[in-house]
Formats: sequence, C-alpha cells, structure tokens
Amino acid sequence: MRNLTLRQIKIFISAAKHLSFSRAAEELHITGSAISLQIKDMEEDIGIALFSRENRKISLTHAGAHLLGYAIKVIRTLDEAGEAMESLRGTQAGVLKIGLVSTTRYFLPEILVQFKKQHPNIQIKVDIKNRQELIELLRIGEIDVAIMGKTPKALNARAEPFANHPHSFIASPSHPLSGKANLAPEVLNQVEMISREQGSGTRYIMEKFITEHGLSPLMRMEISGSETIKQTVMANLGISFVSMHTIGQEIAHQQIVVLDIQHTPVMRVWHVVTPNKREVSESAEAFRHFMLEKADGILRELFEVCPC
Amino acid sequence: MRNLTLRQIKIFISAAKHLSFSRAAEELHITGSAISLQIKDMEEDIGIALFSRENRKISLTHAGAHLLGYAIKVIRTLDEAGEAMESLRGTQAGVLKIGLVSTTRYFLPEILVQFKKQHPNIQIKVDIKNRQELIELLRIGEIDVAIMGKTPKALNARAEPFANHPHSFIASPSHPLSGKANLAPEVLNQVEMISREQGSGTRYIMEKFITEHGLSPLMRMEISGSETIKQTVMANLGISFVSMHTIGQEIAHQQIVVLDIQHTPVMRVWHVVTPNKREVSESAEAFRHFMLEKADGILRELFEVCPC
DNA sequence: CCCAAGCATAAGTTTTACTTAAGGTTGGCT
DNA sequence: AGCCAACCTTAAGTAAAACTTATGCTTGGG
Repeated sequence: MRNLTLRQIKIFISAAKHLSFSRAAEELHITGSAISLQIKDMEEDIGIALFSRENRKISLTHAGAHLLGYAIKVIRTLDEAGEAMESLRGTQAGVLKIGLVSTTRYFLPEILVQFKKQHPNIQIKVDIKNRQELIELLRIGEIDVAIMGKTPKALNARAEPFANHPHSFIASPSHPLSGKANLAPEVLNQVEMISREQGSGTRYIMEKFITEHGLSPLMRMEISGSETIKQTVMANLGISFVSMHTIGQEIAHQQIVVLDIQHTPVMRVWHVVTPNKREVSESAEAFRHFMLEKADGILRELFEVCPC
Repeated sequence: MRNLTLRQIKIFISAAKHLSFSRAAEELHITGSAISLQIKDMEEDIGIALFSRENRKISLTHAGAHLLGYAIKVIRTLDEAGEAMESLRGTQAGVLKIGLVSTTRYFLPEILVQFKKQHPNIQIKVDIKNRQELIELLRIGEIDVAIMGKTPKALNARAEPFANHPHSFIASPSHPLSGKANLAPEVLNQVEMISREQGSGTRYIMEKFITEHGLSPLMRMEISGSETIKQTVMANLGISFVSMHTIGQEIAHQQIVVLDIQHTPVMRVWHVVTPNKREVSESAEAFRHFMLEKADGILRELFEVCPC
C-alpha cells in the first residue's frame, strides 16, 4: 500500500463507479490504457485483484468493494480539507492595491466582487492607468499587482497568463456584412472602418491584422475610447475592431454583432503581473492565486457569446 | 487542492511533525530541496501558506495546523485500508505448488510458515528439484512458482529478484585462518579446500572466484551435499566455499566461522520465477507478492550474521 | 461471420519528482 | 566582533512516473 497515489485512488473510484475502464477514461479525460495500467499497478502494489475481468466487462472483487469504501473516505476528507482551506483564505486581512488597464473595466468589477466574497477582510484599492504607468507603479511598490495584456519586458516582474483575450471586427446588425458566415478578410476592403486612437493596444492589433492580410479599408474616423466607438458602430457609421471583453452587453442586447471573418477572433492573452521579489504581500498572493484559478471561468461566463 | 498528491501529504505531515524541513528530509531519505519544493507546490496549489519561515526555523500557520488534522486522517484511512486488504489476502484459498532448489531448504521453511500465517487457506505443496527440472515443471504447469538462483534463459517465464545470496569461504574456528581480518585471496594458495561436486552451482561460483584471482588451493576432497561439507569443515579437514544461507545455525553456535577474505562474500541473487502467461493462479500471485515484499526481511533476520 | 467495444501490452513521449550545486540568512561559538 | 555551520531557497540537470499512440486479443451482437 505504500506506493499508492491519490491519482490511482481517483482512477480506481471512477472505474469502480462506472464498472468500466472506458467510462472512467472518458470521465478523467485520459486514455483507456492509462486506466488499465494504473489499476494494474494498484493491484500489484496491494497484492490482490480489485477488479475481475470477465469478457467485455469488469466487476469489483470482494477486496475491490472493500477498498472503494476507504477510497471514498480519503477523497471526502480531502474535499473537507479543501473547504476548510478555502474558508481560511477568507480570514486573511490586508490592503490590496491593484493596477488595471482601462479595458479591464468591463469584467474586472465582477471578478473583484467574487474575490471579495472569498476574502471579505481584504481591502481593495484600484488604479486605472496605461500599461507603462502600471509597470512603473509596480516597480516602486505603489501597487501590489497589475492586470494587463502585453507582458512587461523588464524581468523583475512575473507575468502569468490567466485568460485568452479575443479581438474581432464588429458592426451594427443592419450593416451589410452582418450575419454572413465565414467571410474572407478581403471583404474589409473599401469598407468604412472606425479605428481607435494611435497608441492604443487595440489599434496596434488591428493594424497588424490589416497589414498581414494586405487589406485597405477606408479609415475615415479615429475615435478615442471604446464607449464612443461602440456608439458610433451602433449608429451604423462603420465597422470597428475591439476587444470582445468590451462588448458583452451590446452583444447580449443585439445592438452589435461580431463579424464572422476568417482568422478572427485575433487572440491575445491577459496576464496577472506581480513584482518578482521575495516579499509579495499575502493579499497580493491571494489575488494572484484567485485570478489564475477563477478568472478564466468568470470571463467565459460573462462573455459566453464569444467563441474562445 | 486538485493537484495535491499523497506524497506531498506525507511530506507535509513529516515536516509538520518535526517542525523542520531538514528533519523531514532525513526521515523520508530525500534531500531538503525536495521537501522545500514539494511544500512550496502544496502552498501554491492550496493558495495559502502552510508554514511561516522565520529565520532558521519554521512553524505551522493557522491554515497549516488545520490541514495537518485532515492530512493525518487521510493517512490513517489509508492505513486502515491497508490492513483490511492484508486480511482479505488471507481469505484467499487454493492450492499452491512451489518448486525449490535444494539450497533453499535452510530458509524456505521459515518463509512458508509466515506465508501460511497470512494466507491460512492456501494449501502448499513443495517439490525439491534441481534448476533444470524446475524450469521444465514450470513449463508444463506442474508447479505454479519456483525459487532459484540463476534465472532461466527461456523468456516465457518472469524471474524477479527478491534477495541477495552471499557465498563465502568457511572454516573451523580452530583453523589457522580463522579470526584473521581482511585476508588477501592469496592466503588460499596451498590451503586444503573441500569442494562441492561438479555441476553444483556453488562449485561453479567458487571456481570462478579461484580463477579470477589466479589462486591454487589444494583441492583434495570433493563432497556432494552441503550437510556433509559442513561436517567435514567442522572436523577441520579443510576450508570450503558455501552459500551463507546454508550455515545460519553453525555460525550462531560458533561451530563454523566465515573467513574474512577480500572480495567476499561473492554476491548472487535469489529469484521468484513464475510462468509468463496470462493466467497465474491467485495463490501463486499471492506467493510471488509475498516473496517480493517480505522474503528479503525474513532472510536478513535469519542470517543477520552475514554482512549483506 | 464479421465488426465494434472493451481491456491488455509495448514502445515512445511528456511531466513530475528528485538530486546536485550554489546562494542567502542568522544564531551561536570563540 | 567575525566566522562557521545549520537551515531554507532556487536553478538546472537527471531519473522516474504517468500518459499516449499504436497494436493485439477476445467476445457479444448485428
């Protein structure tokens, strides 16, 4: 019994539950061979058969049935431990200073609400700045953690990706391209395009896309701020290119549609950035952990309209 | 908590028990780095610090102390499971036919007694034959499992080592070489040597030793059977070369001494051999498992005089 | 009667666990 | 004070474990 692993116990429980190695393999998202090998190892280690293999199906041996009880108890204990730990995380107190780039304002509030639920005693302060300013604030210790897209080159920070960040072309539902499937990028030629101001990250990504596909849309309007852009698109004054994380509401209300253009959405990545020095505050650590663990799920829920 | 491993739990318990990573490392026979890394992984996975590191010592955090309780419960549950499995092994019934080479008769009885204790319902039949005969009996299914030294070349059997098998030169306590420490092999030149009969495995090993060291002892007597050899050595008619597993009693009673000659004991290995086909009887499987698990310990206890 | 479903096994690959080596910090010894 | 030794950490390389892909074998069901 000495070499038993938790993994094997979980595999055993799954196989016992379904009385099938194949079903267990599906449940655990691994191949049948892996199940077969692990169960074999277990039986070898324990010194007694757990399943009897008869023809095309398996059944628990007497020993296997006994073991199952203990196995479930182990897992249940661990689940209880997990809950206990989770509630302990909630007792942590402290001040947490977070720096954000402006695009995050469409989803970060929801994330903060949920974080606050788990850590009611952590007091949160938020700064909205551009990327360069955030990096500086991190460096001087003015903020504990930052959320941004492109990672800072400076190596004295650690940036960890926590979610995809899709960008696409959007239009009014009454725009001619709206609703058409699988459009070639070339449909954008000669189309009225509204673009973000020079220097914006989104503008940069859009220009890259246009250049890479050799396109020439009509760039007549340049607008600062994504809210204004959306208004302009809704007024059907042209199409635009935005982060999908800025248009959840408008999509849901069918005020804006995402154009189905090949090679979109263009995928970028969100990062949590923390200073790389030894001492990161407990609350920053908790936030970082929360983001890596939960943020992707929250984003998917908020923006389930987007195909990521 | 999803990626926690049993190994980590054990490491955590050990570290918590000693309140020291170094002590835990000693207890688990691994390096301090391994402990440090695993604990770090755990903390990362759980999302909360388990130990607080202050200067030269560590202490459990609140969370760590809580977790310890759960961790101990998990291990205790597994121990109970282990006991349950062990007792279930004892309920197995069946007939087990074991084939042995003759040298095993000095220790195999003790092993069988202990096996019988764990598996009271398995009926045991023993055949003592030479190596070649055993291989044939295995092939035709006349025996379920065999114990031998040299493994059969035939690949349709699986041979697994379970213990070392030391051989040394022995003499009467009143022999001139007796009691001398760290003798060069050359002291055997011109010494009266009693050897086993041609064809014996022990004889083969002895001749190899003599040839490899270019020795020329006086080979005047050739005797079949290790009992007679021992009698002759005790009568101080010469020295001989035997398996240490044949002389436990005589050493304990100081009727025979092992000569302290460089490059001895010559080490061979004992194997459990089972047919390599799919169907091995439950009882043979149980015996094989018992041998691999316990036989080495039993042998060490029986022959603790020998320096292996 | 053959095919698809199901488990077993072999060989190769990826991931994880551990070691070796080196660094930093600090309490204790002289 | 000043140095050493004990102790934890980190990085990089290695050994071991887990998993996959590919293949085989057996059998219930169309």
